[in-house]
Amino acid sequence: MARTSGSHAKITGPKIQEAAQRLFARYGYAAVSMRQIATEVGVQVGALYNYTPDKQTLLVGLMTSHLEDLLAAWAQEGAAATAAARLEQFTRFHIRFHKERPDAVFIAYMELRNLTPENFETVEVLRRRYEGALEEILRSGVTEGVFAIADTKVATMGIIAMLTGLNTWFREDGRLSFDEVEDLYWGMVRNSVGLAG
Amino acid sequence: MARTSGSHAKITGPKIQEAAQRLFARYGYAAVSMRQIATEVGVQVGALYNYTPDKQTLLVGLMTSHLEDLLAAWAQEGAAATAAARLEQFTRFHIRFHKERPDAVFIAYMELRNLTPENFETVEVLRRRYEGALEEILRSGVTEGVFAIADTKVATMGIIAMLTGLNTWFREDGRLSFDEVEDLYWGMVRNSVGLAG
DNA sequence: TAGAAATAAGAACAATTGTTCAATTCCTGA
DNA sequence: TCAGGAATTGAACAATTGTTCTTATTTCTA
Repeated sequence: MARTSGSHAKITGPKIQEAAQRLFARYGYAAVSMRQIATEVGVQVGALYNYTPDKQTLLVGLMTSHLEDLLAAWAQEGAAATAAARLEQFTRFHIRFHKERPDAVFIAYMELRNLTPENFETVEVLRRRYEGALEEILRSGVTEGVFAIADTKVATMGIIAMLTGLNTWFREDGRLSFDEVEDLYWGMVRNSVGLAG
Repeated sequence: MARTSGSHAKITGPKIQEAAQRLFARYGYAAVSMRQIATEVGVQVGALYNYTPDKQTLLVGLMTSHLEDLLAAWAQEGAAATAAARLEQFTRFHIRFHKERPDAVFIAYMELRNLTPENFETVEVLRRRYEGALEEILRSGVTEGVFAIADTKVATMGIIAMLTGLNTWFREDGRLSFDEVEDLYWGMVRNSVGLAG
């Protein structure tokens, strides 16, 4: 029977994912060798292959689990009553969730080109599902007559790009606190859908 | 004396840059070998080193020339009279310029981590200069009293991220024409700074 | 047209790549 | 306590990496 406690596997497995995530984000998937990952974990190269069939699977695993975490976390937020409230909820949720996982976010956006077509499609389905959540909010706001949006699909892409872009420049020791920036971004999103302050 | 015409160098040099740009954008800097570039150009590996001291210089050259082109092209646009007009001008300029150079844009954003610290700083100076152009517009609009912006630096980053994000999803054969999308993006930018339609 | 410079070819270098595999160590359930 | 499977090691594989260098070919200038 498989060992269920005291085994190093319970420790090594997650350690490999964490090391791969950190290294892929810092240097890029193609630039990181399996030996670098092994060294980071404190293990020899061969041992990695008890946990992943190959390097590509390691990458796609990081991406899908990130996106699944994202969808699960959003699903757990109870839907607010009005479209305006849901948009604020989505904005703040998105910013906070992404801020906590810069490496995973970076990989999920930057390493798409290193995926096989099938793996790419798997990841894209998850991403589109998340985008769909925002678009649904925008559409309901238009229906309610509170949002002035010419095209909800385009607005979805614009808003998500704006929000995710925060990760590229925000620094904890910068001029503004994260809470201040969060408020500023919500203000921009609110404006962009024509919502009165 | 150096040959000034009839030389293959006049052809090979640009060809190397084009091949590198195309391949780096598609597969990533680290994933592309000098031999792949040479093959694309129709030349042997060794010949590349008559045009670049190393692979890294090839990369940083693509980035800086892209950003210098961007700054030069923006400088050539005559400044419109009002802040609102200049913001529209910037928005449409940015979208069009970036749409024409997807590979260069992709590289300039994705391969920053593969730069040495000095090269990184060189590139960042250029990028900040471009961001400064937008921020100046936003500040003058606040001064004129026509923009409602809480923080011009944050708004600058938000707007640029939104606009640049267009490159990740727009397809020529999609639901909307480029001109339509351009108008939609200008509408979102106009809203986001609190400008009346 | 000769000489010089520019350009290219093609082999060579040591280092590193992802992956495999037999041997070994370790731990657990009985 | 011991058998057996899980986990790991460490060496090995062929392929590929960026770069250098010598040699050969082109092409311009004088």
